[in-house]
Amino acid sequence: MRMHNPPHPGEIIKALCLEPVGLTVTEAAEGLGVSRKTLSAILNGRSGISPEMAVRLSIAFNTSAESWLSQQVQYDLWHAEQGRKALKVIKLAA
Amino acid sequence: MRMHNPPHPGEIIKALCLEPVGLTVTEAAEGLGVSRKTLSAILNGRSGISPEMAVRLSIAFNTSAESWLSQQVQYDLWHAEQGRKALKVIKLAA
DNA sequence: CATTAGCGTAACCCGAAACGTTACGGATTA
DNA sequence: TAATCCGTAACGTTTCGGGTTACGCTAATG
Repeated sequence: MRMHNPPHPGEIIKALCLEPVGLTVTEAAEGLGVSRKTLSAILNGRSGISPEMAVRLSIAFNTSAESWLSQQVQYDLWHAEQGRKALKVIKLAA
Repeated sequence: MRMHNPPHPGEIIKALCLEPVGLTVTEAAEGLGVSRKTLSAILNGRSGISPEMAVRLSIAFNTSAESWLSQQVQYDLWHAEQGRKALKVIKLAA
């Protein structure tokens, strides 16, 4: 289990995609083809990156959709691991 | 973009976890702590692997939760890429 | 042959999450 | 002051994971 709470991908988007280019949340949302609210929720960690959003990011910023989704997986998984002990699961294999 | 439709992770679960040990769907579902329907849906590609389910799999089969979720990401992403051209996205960076 | 176990899945309910629109208040800037 | 930009609350829609119940099919077994 990873030790530290990984940052939500929204922070990375803000730091790596918006700020360097001086993009406004409103401008970026329009470019991505989503509402300002949707992008704002992601940037502030209140929504995750959906597969479709990952593709949008890959087009707009010429990046890898997989890398965005992978970061989201790390984030989701870390939180799921926090509840590991609460799950009633029986070991079925060595 | 990946060329071929990646298999849904359920096929891998069936082939790598259930069949080698001779586990029935019912037994595996009980061990995982989910309903038979839920596991059946995953095995037959009608549901994805949620973060929580990935943790359950990692406990029951002593595997990596991350690997299960990564496979799910590959699968989801491939399907999301299929609709890439339908997205109205403007390039915001080189 | 009749019974049982295992399986897929349809019908129905619930809750969570992504996304949209509208609208408000606060902060910053022209 | 007026115009932007932003976060976010409130509302609705859609999708999806998950549970329960129940049905029909198939294969194995008494």
